[in-house]
Amino acid sequence: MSRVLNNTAPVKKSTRDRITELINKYQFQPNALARSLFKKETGMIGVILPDITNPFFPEVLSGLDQEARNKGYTFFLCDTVSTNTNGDSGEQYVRESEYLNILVEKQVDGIIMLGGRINLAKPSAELVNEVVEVCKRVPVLLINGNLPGEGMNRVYADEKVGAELATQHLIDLGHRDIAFVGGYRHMSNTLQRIQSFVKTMEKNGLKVRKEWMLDGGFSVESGKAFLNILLGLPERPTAVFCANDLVAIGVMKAANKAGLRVPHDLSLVGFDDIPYASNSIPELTTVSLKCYDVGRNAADLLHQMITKNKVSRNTKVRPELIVRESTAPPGGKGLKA
Amino acid sequence: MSRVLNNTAPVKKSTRDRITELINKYQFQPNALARSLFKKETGMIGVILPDITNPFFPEVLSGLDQEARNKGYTFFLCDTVSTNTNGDSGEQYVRESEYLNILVEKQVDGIIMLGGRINLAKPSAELVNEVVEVCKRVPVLLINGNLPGEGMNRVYADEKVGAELATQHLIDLGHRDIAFVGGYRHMSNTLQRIQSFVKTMEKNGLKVRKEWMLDGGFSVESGKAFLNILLGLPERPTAVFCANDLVAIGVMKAANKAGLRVPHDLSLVGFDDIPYASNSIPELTTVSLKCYDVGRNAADLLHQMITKNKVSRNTKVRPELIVRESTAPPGGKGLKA
DNA sequence: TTGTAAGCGTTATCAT
DNA sequence: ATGATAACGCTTACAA
Repeated sequence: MSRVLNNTAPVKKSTRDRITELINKYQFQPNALARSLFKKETGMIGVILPDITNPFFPEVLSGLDQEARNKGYTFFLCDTVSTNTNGDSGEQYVRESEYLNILVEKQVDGIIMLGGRINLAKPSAELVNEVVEVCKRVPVLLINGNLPGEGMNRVYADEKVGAELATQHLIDLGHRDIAFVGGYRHMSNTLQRIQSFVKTMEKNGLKVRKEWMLDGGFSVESGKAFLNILLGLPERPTAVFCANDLVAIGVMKAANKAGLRVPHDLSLVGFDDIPYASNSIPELTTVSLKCYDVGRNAADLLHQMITKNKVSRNTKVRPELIVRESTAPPGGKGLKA
Repeated sequence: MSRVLNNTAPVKKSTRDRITELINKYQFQPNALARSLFKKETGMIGVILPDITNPFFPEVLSGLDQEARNKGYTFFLCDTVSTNTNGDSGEQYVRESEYLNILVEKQVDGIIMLGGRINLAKPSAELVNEVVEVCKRVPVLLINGNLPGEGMNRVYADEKVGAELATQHLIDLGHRDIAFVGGYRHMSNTLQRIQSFVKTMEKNGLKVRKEWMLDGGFSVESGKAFLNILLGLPERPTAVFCANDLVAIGVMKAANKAGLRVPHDLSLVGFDDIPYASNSIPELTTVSLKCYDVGRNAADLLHQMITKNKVSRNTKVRPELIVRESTAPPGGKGLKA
């Protein structure tokens, strides 16, 4: 019967018909567990991510799914937080560890990791080692992150280019007093954005001011807080580069509340290009990390890793500046007192 | 060895130690496939939904996950569109069918469906029957939807109460000229909202105008289009009740572009209370469908269905009006010409 | 062309 | 307390 279902051997037409009839009669459905047990392949991929509620992730999931679906893969969604706690309780990492285990026990064909420990500037040896061990058993792909030790397969957006694009855009508009707010200094992606921001400023002969460099969150709420801090300063920027779009929204809301108009009084650029960015009023100028493309690439590469078992080069995707309505030349009263 | 791993029988301490040592030495990890094959339970739940990119769904997923995680379940994410096509190609339903099959083959312990066919006002017999068949093999739970034939287990937000809350809020504010825009007339949730809207209007002695009842989309883009249609009418409403938050955002953007101020010139209420709603400027008054609660309830109920195999009553959760900044008494120039 | 049996990695049962 | 074995449902190899 296996033979007629899978066309794996020649069968006489008469028996084939007899079998198919029985299949229909009993509504037979094969047991994928048993098949996988024998075949040692499950068609399942595990995706470990920090928070499905953050609109960034559904976007890359969508790309992943789009590309992997027709290759016959199904996804385990492994959300490591889901309780809407922001901040950095180590709890997130133990969840990652749990899921790592569960996924290999479930014999997934591959694992994709986003966020969490792979964005840490200095992950503990244990955190790293755990992943290294898993890598020996099943293909692991890191999206927009990395782990020390080189061996990792990854697909990522070029943070530095992205931050440069954003910064240069502001400078080209005529801004000289630019703040950078958001993110966490203990995370590598934030660090890269900051470094690239600083470098671009200096390349243009501009000074970065320490008091205008604020970190401590990726959320709307933190964005509000950042702007309020800025407002309390004796000297204020005319533009703000936000570590991500959520923070930019927060800044925009706080600015609005303070009677400032964007972009007339204050220019804003975000990062990520989540759907929010084009839905806000005014629409947010931002850097697209091409999440969807990243997702598709990741699915493709992981598939290669699974089938060909070879480490075809890491993929880097180039971000793109999306100019919308939140940036303009300085000229309003700005944030100046 | 199974015995020491699962504490399923008494073992002498000496041998237990010997075994544990070997386990560590060889980094042994049990094969969940084999276990599931024997035990006839996989700890896997399939979630079929239309589009993970729609912020509504991550919210309920989050609730699901939160509740089901500690019960040991893992989720298959089955996105039936993921190509950002809106509109109603039947393709979505064939994807649902595919996933339904895949999930039973993979021997999931339960299936949760959201959106898609279970929101159809008149689903085809085939669409219905397919689900009925699956129900015979594995517990199926419908979230915010239904299928004709009564037997279905479901958890849902009370659409009618929600729409009544929104409508009455507008009326209490003093609005008499209220439009309803968004959704699809061929979908049952839209129909319920419309019916409840009409009923509430009539209960208050208000007339609903046919030209102010616009449907044909749940997206931001469609929201813009709806407002533009309204603007072209000889007589215009002072308030708009939108079928969901995305549409409300679209209306808000189009209003803004047309020089109208919300809520001064036009009051707006949304539906769903997705994160967008509290991030827009002005923040959106809306009806919270309590997605997160719905998700948690669903996980709980499904777990009962799986273990106790009993059909504990369907759960209905009561929506809540969230008054924010997009509604005010009529008084500006309104949409009046 | 088709029937039979071994094996995939577990767990439960039955002896020892 | 532990070792051996059947069974879960499938696929493949080998015989017939």
